[in-house]
Amino acid sequence: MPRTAADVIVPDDTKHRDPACSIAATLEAVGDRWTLLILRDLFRGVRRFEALHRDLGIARNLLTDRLHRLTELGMVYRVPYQDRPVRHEYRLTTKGADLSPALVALMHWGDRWYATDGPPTLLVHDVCGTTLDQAVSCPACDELVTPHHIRSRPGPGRST
Amino acid sequence: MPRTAADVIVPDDTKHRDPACSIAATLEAVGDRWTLLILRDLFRGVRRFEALHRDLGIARNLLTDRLHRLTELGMVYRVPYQDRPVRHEYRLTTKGADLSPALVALMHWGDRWYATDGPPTLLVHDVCGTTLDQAVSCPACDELVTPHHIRSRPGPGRST
DNA sequence: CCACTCCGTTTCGAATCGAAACTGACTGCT
DNA sequence: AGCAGTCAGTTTCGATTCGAAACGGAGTGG
Repeated sequence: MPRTAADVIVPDDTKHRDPACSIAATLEAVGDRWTLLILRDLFRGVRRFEALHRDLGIARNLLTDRLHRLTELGMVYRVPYQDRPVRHEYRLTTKGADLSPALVALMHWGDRWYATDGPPTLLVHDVCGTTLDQAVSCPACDELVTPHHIRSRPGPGRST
Repeated sequence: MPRTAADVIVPDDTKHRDPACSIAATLEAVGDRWTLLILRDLFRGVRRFEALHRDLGIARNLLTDRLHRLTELGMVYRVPYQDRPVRHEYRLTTKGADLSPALVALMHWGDRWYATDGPPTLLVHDVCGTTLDQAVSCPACDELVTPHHIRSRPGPGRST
């Protein structure tokens, strides 16, 4: 049960999508209906426009738009893969690849609550093939932390 | 690779967002512009309609809608907090609370790429106050796994 | 009676989306 | 050369969804 600790200090403004929240900031960048699915595909190695279009069933104009946006945000970059008609494929930058923990977490949740016959996809360690875990942990107590034991505190990034 | 299969005969939905992917399943439930922010607030202890409306700046009709939806999905339940005009607050079920790792991951990404002055919010262990970590790990190798070392495999939940 | 709070619902113009058609550069076949 | 096919977009247009504000209704407090 979260206390009222963090809530009390919140100022009255906080209009839209307050920038003082990194979740909001992230969703601002990536929180639309398609972007995370595009990133998922890029992770899986689906990198070409036509392949993404076919795999996702996304409208082409939206795909164009989202890829441009991801490029501008520095999460994706274009690499030519043929000359004659210069064509590019889309690859993840570090910033883009850095979202993988979030994709993993979303996938785990779907597995747990919607995959009645077991997970449709397993994530495994490339070197040993073992199914991977993800956890929130406390470096001091050296133990796993469940949601109930998580509190939020204002951090250095100004919460005035 | 899905052919044109899906587009042809499907009566209901399932036109896109292939159900063989738990990320897609999760985003189906929670992947709109507001739902994750609402869940974030519920986590932080913001539980009443008016409080959510004020804090998020979301339109009231949408808030109504999202809360109904979350309730139907079993992620949120209503608890009366006063009688005369019976009024309810919204709380997370286990299913809802189970999304916290995803919120944590999204927040970490925002912290890393958008919080120039440091994280606006820190997540700490309630018992010791230490800032929490989140990681993908291999139980066999007993080590942390970076995105590059993650492979996906088809799992038991059918993937044609 | 009047003002005020909380939780919604209704309304309506604006923004966004999706499907399909169209463009355009190029390859490969005959 | 002529025709078909691929890939990556762009344009168009009807349908959906959103957001802001107005409205409703149950109750409190003065």
